[in-house]
Amino acid sequence: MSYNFKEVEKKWQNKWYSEGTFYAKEDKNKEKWYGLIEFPYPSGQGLHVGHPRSYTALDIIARKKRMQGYNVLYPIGFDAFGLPAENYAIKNHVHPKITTEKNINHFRDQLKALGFSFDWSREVNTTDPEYYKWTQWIFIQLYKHGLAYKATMPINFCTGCKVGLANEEVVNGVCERCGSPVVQKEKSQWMLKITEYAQRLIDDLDEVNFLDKIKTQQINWIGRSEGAEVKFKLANHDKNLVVYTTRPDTLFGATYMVVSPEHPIIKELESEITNLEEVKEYQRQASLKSDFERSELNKEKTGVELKGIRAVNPLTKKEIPIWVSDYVLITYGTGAIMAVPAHDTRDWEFAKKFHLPIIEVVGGGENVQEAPFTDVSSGKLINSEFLNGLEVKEAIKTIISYLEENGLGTKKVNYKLRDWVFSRQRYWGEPIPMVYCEKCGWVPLPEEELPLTLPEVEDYEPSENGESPLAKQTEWIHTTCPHCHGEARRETDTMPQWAGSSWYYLRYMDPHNNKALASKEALEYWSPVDWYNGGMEHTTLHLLYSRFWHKFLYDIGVVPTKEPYAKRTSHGMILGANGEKMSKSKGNVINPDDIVAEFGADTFRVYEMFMGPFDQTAPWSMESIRGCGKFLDRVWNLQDMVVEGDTYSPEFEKMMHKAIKKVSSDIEEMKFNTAVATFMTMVNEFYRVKKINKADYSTFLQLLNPFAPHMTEELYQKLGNTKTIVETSWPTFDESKTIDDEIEIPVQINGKVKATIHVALDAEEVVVKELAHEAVKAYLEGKNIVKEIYVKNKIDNIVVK
RNA sequence: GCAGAUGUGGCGGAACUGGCAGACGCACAGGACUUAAAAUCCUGCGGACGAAUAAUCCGUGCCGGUUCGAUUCCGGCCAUCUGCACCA
Repeated sequence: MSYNFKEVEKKWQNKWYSEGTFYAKEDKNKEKWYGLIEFPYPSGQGLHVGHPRSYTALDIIARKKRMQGYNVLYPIGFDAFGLPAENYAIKNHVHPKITTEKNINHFRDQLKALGFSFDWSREVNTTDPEYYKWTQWIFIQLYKHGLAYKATMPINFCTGCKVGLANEEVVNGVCERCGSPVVQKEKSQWMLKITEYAQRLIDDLDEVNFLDKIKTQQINWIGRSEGAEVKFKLANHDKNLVVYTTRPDTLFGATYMVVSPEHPIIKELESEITNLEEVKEYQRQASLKSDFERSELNKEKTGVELKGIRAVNPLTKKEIPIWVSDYVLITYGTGAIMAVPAHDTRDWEFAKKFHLPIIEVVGGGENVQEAPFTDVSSGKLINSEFLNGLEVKEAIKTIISYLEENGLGTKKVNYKLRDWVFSRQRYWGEPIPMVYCEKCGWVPLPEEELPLTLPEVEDYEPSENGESPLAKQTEWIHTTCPHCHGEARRETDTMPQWAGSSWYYLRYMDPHNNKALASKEALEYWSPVDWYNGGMEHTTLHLLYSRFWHKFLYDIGVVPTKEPYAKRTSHGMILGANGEKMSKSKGNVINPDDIVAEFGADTFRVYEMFMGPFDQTAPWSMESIRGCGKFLDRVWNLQDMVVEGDTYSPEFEKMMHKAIKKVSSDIEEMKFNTAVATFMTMVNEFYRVKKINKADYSTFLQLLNPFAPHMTEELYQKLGNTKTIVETSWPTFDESKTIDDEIEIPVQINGKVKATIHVALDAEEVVVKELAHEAVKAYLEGKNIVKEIYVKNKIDNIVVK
C-alpha cells in the first residue's frame, strides 16, 4: 500500500489545529519547558527553506519534552514591522498593513503545512497596536529611567532610503538593505544607553549556556578595553586636550596628536588656527566621505595640521603639533589620540607620510625606523626616564599611578559598543510615544494613552530632508502637552525593527493581557526561555539588544530573571545546490511549498535534519531528499511485516534499548543527523529479519515521531492504538540492556590491526591475551615481544621487534 | 589585519574521554521481479597491486612532534567560509 502523504498530513494537522493539541496551559504542578525560535519577518517571498531547519529542530525537542512530561511552551509570531512592506507601499500604494496581513496569512499556512507543534493561540504580531502598546510602554520606562535621550549626532544616513541607520545596519559602507552609499549626517536622534549595560552584558554571560562562539562574538562586539585618559595641556592656554589610550606606557613616545574632523576643539580654537581654510576644507571632505571610503583605509592616510595651536606632552614637556585626520573616530574614546608612531601601525604610517618624529620607547623591535614595533607581550621601556627597564605591563601600572597622582590622567575602561540609535525616519514602525513642548521639553505620553497608533497616511515616501513620512501629518502631529496642556507636537520618527523583537518572548507568556506586558504569574512561571535557537547573524544585534532590554526590565522589577535566555544555540545556513547562498539572482532558490507538494512535510523535515551537522552550513540536494522519502516509504511498508508481541523481539531487544539511548541524547545535543542515521539502521535491520512485532514497531514510531509526526501517528493508529503518540510517554531504556556481553577486540601488531577476537565483556586479561596471541601467531614467529598494551574491552597491541 | 569556524571516498557526512577510519544516505555498478520501464527488494562500492570476498602497501589539507597507537593531542604552515574592520 503506498503512502498518501497529502491525505495523512492534512488529517493530522486538522486534528492538531482544531483541537489545540499543542496549546500550553499554565500548570504549576508540572515542570515547564520554554522553547523559542526567532519569529519570522513575513516577507512577500514566503517561507525560506532556512526557516524550517531551526523550527524543525526545536519542534523535535519540544515534542520530545512533551512526551517526557514537561509542560511545553513552543510559540510562534511575526516580526512584521520593517522596510520591505514599506517600500512595497511606496511603489504600489498599498497600505503596509494590508501587505503584512496577506503575508502573515501565507506564512501561517506554510508553517501549519509543516506540522510544527506551535501554540497558535499565542501568536503575536509586532504591528498589532495591542502588542506595540507595550513596546511603547517599555520605551517610556527607559525614558523615565534616563536610558533614552535625544542627541544630535553624526549618524549614518542612507542616500537611497533617506533614513538614519544603526552602525549594525551598515555593511561595508553601504546600506544593508538597499546597497546605496551611506554618508554621515547630523541629526537629532533618540538614543538608548546600552553602553550603561556593557559590563553586565559581558559579565552575565557566565550565567547562561550559550555556545562559546556566541559568547565570544558578543564580547568582541562590546569590545572592552582598559587604558587611561590623559590630559594634554595646550601650549599658552588653560585648555586641555584629553585622549584615550590603551598604551599609556608609551607616553614618552607621543610626538604629535590627532583629533577627528568632528572634534569640537577645532570650533573652539577657530580664531587661533592660522590655516583655518585648509582645515575647514578637510572637514568638509571628510563629511562627504561615506563610512566605506573612510574605512577603505589601506589607502593612504590623510590629514592637515592645526597650525597655530600646539599641545604639551605631559611627561617630556615638549610642545608637539596637533593634526586633524579621519583615521581618528569621533565615536570612540575622546575623539582625539596621542600618536606614538614607533609603536602603532596607523600612527607610524601617518608619521612616515608627514615626516613627523618617531621616538622608540619600547625596546625589542628590530628596526623601528622601518616598521612599528607593536608587540605588547615583550619588550622593556627605554627612552622613558622613570619607566626605563620596566616590562610593558608594569610600566602601564606605574604610569597610571603617576598620572593619577599628578592630576594628569585617570585609569579608564572603554567599550567599542555605542549607544543604540533608536530613531527611524520611516512610517512602518512603532510611533515613539513622545511629545515636544516648548515649555516642558520632551514629555512622554501618559500610559493610559497608549497605544499611540500609526495614523493613516497616503504618502509613505520619506521626505528628501530625511524626515519621516509622519512629519507631513500636520493634524496628527499637533497635540497638547500632557504636562502643561499647552501646544505641543509629536515625535515623528518611529522605532527600529529591533524594538518589537527585543521583548516578544515575554509576550508569548501571556499574549492577551491588556493590563501589563504579561502577568507576574506568567512571567514567574515561564521565565526564562529554556532554549533559544536562531541564526548567528543575530548574535550581535537582536540578541544583545534583547538582553539589554531584559536587564533593564529586571532592574525595574518587571521580569524575575537577570537573563532572558538560559540557552542559546544556532543553526547553519542552507545553501543552494551549487554551494552558494540562495538568491534569486543566482537562480538556486528552493521553495518549501514545492518540496512539501512533491515529498510531503515529513520527508522535508527528516531531510533537513539529516543533511548535515545542525550548526554548520549545508548545501541543498534534491537527490538526498529523495533518499529520505525512500526511507519513510520503508517505514510505512514495515506495517506489512508486523506480528503480535507485547515486549521487544529477542533479536531487536538490544538494538531497541541502544536506539532509545542514542536518539534521546542525540536530540538533546542537536545531533539530528546521526539520530536519523540510527532510524535508518534500525529499518535496515527490520528488513533483514523481515518481521517486527508491535512492541518494536510502537517504540520505533514513538522515537521517530518528533521528526516525522504525521506518518508515525497514522501508523501508530493503524497498529490499533487508541492513544495518539503525542499522548504517550517517551520510551525509556535499561542501561544494562544497551551493553553487549560479547565484544570484538582488535589485535594489533605494532599499532596495525592484524586480527579481531571475540571475547566476553570484562573477560580476564590473561584469557584475552592468550586468544590474541593465538590469533596473530603467524606474525609473532621469530620475533621478540618488546611490549604489550592491553586496554580492557578495547584493544590489545603487541609490539614486536 | 583581528576574531570564529571548517578541511575525511565521486558527493553529503560518521567516528563517545587517543583504540578496527569511512556508520547512514546519495550517486554508480551488478542481480531479482517485469513483456518492458519505473518503483521495490538483494548485493557490491576509498585507492594501488591482484582472478580473488588471499596477502601486502598507501590513505582523514600540508610539514613536523608526543604516543605502543593520532581524524582526535601539541607546534608550524596552506586553503576555504563567516563575522568585524583605522576602536588608539
